[in-house]
Amino acid sequence: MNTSTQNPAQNPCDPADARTQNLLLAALPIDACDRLLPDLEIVPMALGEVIYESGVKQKHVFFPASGCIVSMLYVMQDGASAEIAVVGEEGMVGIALFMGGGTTPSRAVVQSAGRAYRLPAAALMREFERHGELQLLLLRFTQALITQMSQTAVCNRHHSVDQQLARWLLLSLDRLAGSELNMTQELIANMLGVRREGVTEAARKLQTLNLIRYSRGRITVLDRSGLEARACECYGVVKREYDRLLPHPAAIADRAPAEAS
Amino acid sequence: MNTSTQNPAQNPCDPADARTQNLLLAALPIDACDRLLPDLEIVPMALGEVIYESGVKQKHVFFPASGCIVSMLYVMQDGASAEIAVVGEEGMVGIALFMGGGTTPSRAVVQSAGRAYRLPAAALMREFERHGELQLLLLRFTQALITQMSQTAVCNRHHSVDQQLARWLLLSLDRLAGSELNMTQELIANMLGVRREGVTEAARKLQTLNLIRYSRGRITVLDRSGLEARACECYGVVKREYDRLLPHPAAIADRAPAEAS
DNA sequence: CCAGCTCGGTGCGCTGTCGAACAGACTTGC
DNA sequence: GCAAGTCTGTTCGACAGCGCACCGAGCTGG
Repeated sequence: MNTSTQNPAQNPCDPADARTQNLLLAALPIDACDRLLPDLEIVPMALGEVIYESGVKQKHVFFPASGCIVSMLYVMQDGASAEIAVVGEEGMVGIALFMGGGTTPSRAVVQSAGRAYRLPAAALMREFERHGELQLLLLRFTQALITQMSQTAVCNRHHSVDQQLARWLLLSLDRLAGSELNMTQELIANMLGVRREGVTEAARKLQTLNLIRYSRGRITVLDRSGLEARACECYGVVKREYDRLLPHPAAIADRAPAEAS
Repeated sequence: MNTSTQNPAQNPCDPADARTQNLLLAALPIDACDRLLPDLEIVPMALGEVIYESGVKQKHVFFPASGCIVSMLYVMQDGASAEIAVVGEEGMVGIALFMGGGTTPSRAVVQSAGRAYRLPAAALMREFERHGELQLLLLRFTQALITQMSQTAVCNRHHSVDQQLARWLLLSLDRLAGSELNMTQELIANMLGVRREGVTEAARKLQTLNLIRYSRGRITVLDRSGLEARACECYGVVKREYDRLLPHPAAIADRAPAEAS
């Protein structure tokens, strides 16, 4: 949890923090970011909150701040669900807006509470249609997202619950500060589209291997590389594509102090 | 401009036929299409041919002509594979080009032989960066593709081989003229990422229900709506999104005669 | 017309996941 | 401190899909 208040970048009330809290916004040239800032609004993202409903037109897009994760999942007629992708500080929720469809058949749910920078659809489109850096960034992000979806499909087909849990933990971990996740096995089961017992069993194995510690909705990752070794290749494929396609936190770290001064 | 013989759509040598053989090209405004035509080239697409290899930069993009289907699939380290999406006359193969990544971790393979309109990467980008109708069409197509991938992930998670086979046959059928598919069970098994025996078993069931007829690499669909009834909701979700997002063949049928005159 | 190959059909034991039921552990609110 | 609720751990039978082995049917080329 990011609860420090000394650091100005952590102030929860200033939209200008967007420059450091979301990697897409942070990677924008200063003028583009300035054009968006007046319309950016910080909103809290509560665990379980439904950001988009299937087939419903979106009035806003969301840039999750560090530590906030949004899950895109499809809910079937019988109520069963399956996660399609997750989005954290590296991306944006609401790509259907600029892709042209306006809606998707999937639902977006907050999977890890935090904050997000909310932008009205019209403001996003205005900037997108300048065909500048924002468009390039968003398209690259979309391609990364496509890779994640593809790999989810592959993983669902071929890999065991054990492997998928490891992959999922790692994907979540990459989007969080620290090594602790706040989520029940029930929730994870819903995301993976498997039974809760299956997650219990898989988590138990990881625990006996001393890779994680689990207790009532709180997971602590003890051995990250051990977890990577147990995950299927899917995690690596997605990770490498994200690294290749998206701006790195390091690049932002270089920039942020210069702007803050 | 359209130097048509009696039946322009059937002439295999005239790139101008692109206006009727691929729905994306057909939906372009005349000026945009004219700009692309000089660079368009008709190429044969042989069954099994690998159009893109994982991680390899693309020199061309392909607009499949009616009856040609290209499969995007991921091949795992152990050789097992899983299909991520299929593309036919309604789309284009090579979206990574304009999305900005240039490559994808997946492979593109011809799943149903035919022809395609091949366009050099540079020519596509030139037109894409005019930010006109081509860009809009390609982004909408990409969103449709995203839906297909998402639904593949869901289907892989929750549905039986029976249901997936039905979905897959319908998706293929939508991209072919007529009701006959040329593909062995082995091939289908590779696409779905299941055992050949699993496909045999599922196909046998469909055959005893008089929905399809199967014989040595040739499938005839006898009862399309019966097949739809046996498929999972995934097919319907994808179909509706494609109908919603992409230009309809009917719209092209309205246009083509006007241009031919 | 036969040899060789491809493609499809079938049986069998194994494993992973499911569905359901239930017990124990921890947390929270009163 | 206790009751109620939430979360995790475990068990058991059912079953879909897997891997393997094998056969037969149909095409194809010499």
